[in-house]
Amino acid sequence: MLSHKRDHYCGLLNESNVNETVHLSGWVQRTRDLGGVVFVWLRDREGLVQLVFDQDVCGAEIFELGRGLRAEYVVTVSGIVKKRDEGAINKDLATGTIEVFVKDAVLLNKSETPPIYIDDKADENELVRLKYRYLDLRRPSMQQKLRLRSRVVNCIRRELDDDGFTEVETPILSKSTPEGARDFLVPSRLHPGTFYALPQSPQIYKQLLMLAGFDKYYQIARCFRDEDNRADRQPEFTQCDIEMSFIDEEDIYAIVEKVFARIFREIKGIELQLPLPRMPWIEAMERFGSDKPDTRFGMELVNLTDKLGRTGFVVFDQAIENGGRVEAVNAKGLASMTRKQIDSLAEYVKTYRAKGLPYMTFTADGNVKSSFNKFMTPELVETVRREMNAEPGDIVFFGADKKAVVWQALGALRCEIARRHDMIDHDKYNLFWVTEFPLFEYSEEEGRWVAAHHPFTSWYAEDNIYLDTDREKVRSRAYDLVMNGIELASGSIRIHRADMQAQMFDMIGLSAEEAHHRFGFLLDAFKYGAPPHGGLAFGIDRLVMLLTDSDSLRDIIAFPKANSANCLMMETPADVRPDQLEILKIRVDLPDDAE
RNA sequence: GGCGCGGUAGUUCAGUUGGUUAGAAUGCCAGCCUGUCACGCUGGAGGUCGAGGGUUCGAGCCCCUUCCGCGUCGCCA
Repeated sequence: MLSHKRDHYCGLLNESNVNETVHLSGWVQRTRDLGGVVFVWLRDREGLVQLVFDQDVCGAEIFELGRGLRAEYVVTVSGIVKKRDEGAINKDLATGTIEVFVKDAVLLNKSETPPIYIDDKADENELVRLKYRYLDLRRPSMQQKLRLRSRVVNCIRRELDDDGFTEVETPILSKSTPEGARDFLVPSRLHPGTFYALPQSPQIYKQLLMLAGFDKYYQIARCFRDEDNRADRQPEFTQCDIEMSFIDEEDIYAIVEKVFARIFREIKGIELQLPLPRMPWIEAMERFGSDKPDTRFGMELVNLTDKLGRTGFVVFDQAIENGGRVEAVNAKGLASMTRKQIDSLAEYVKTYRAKGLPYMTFTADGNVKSSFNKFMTPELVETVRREMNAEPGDIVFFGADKKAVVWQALGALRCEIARRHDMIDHDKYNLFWVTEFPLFEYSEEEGRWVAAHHPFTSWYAEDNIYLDTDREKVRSRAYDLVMNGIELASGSIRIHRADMQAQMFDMIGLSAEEAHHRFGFLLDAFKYGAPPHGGLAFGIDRLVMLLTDSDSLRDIIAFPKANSANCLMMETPADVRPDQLEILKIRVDLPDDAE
């Protein structure tokens, strides 16, 4: 009987195989039974090829087998490759100029009628796709995405290996850290009442590896964060984690740029222009209202606070009185926007805490209208026209509020307008560094300064003068790599001296006792000759998402979680047996309305 | 935790003002068919309208509660 071991892939057969006897194995994609002849598309990881079951060629028994084939049956066949007649060529099929006349076949396995059709054109609800993920993954697009992902990781490893890096694995069972995201906890059996935490990143381990003298470290590291998800956020994700000693920012930029250049060259055939551009954080915020600006289109923010002064328009005046500002973006050529479209944008910015969306329209016939006509003096119109470079056909949108709200709302608005009006060049890859992030952020809810990046981040010595007086101005030695409006990588030069680290903990209100409890080992380690060091981590999931033009991380992770961090296929998380909890000395105490 | 969209046949969806037995396409099953390629033709099966409660003579449709999916704000050092 025919073995299931094939000698060719279906999708790779071509005219050079004509008249060869080939042995194929795969899944039935579709059958067309014409009575006297049966055509079957056979699929494997490389694609489809048409099989022909002809009684004169294969005999009655195999012909009956062919007639009985259904979608997703697993078969192995041997047969002769034949060139198709001119009129029988299928231009839509990569193997469409040939077909395989089956001589022998074995049905290896049947399949129930699948709940989803294995085809890129199908658009099932994601609920069904995720429940039957193993079927969803059979789709050509999913196969291609996961294979591209594998090639990206391979690229990273080769580049870093070439540059003398050592890959070191760090623990998954780790320790809970203050600041930052919520931890996933793992109860300890041997030490009841205590917990491991899954790492949010290998941050501390890699710093200790620098202390240990490993010099150039990397790891393809799984990281965990117990926060709410998004299309581009999963509870577990993969980072390429990098750390180096006796270096400064320039060395980090250089190695990361080499890695990215290699990825773009090998995966996309694109030569990146190196070195990559850089933009200080404050410039990114002032021009684009975002620390990860999408620079594939313009519509930059313009600060009109001083230019406008008092207008009598209470929305503007009040913002300025409260220490805020008035800024605007010019949506070029979109003056013909309907009232409904404008209202929809106003709704959109409200989600970013903007209270409204004043606008001024410069109509094609030279008139000027606005949502605050009453206060529109000729001087005001002229100021806006000049500062915004407004021409007939443009519409200018305003934001008036505290700085942070204006930046966030208008920053999001310009992206949303660009999306809705198709202003984005999807062939562009705008990769650049954002540098000099603020070291601190004031947390309103906690009523204290917190580390904007993480509390191991170093800062520029010349900003020491602001530490006590004007903390917002202290620039950290942190940097992000940004592409097309998405943060791809994030890193910093670290603190490597125990006294500076203690000062940092003190400044963010972490008591000496608490710091010692949480990070005593790190402070101790710093006493034994920590080298100057720094590094960065970049999200492999997001990078692959961009490289494959996917809308969601779920498309480039084999077995992703749904929005509520659950797996629809395995139905995780799940309850456990009472005796498992007993061993851990854990009692579950759900509120009454649960269960 | 908030907001928005969605849940009707295996799948993708329609379902009018609350009114007869809930439809279409595709898929599935059976039959016919020797050049199809989304084959075609004929026939057939297939429904907890997400779940629970309420209003009503009558609910897929209205009201309340709840579950699930997607997006998003908060959150994510």
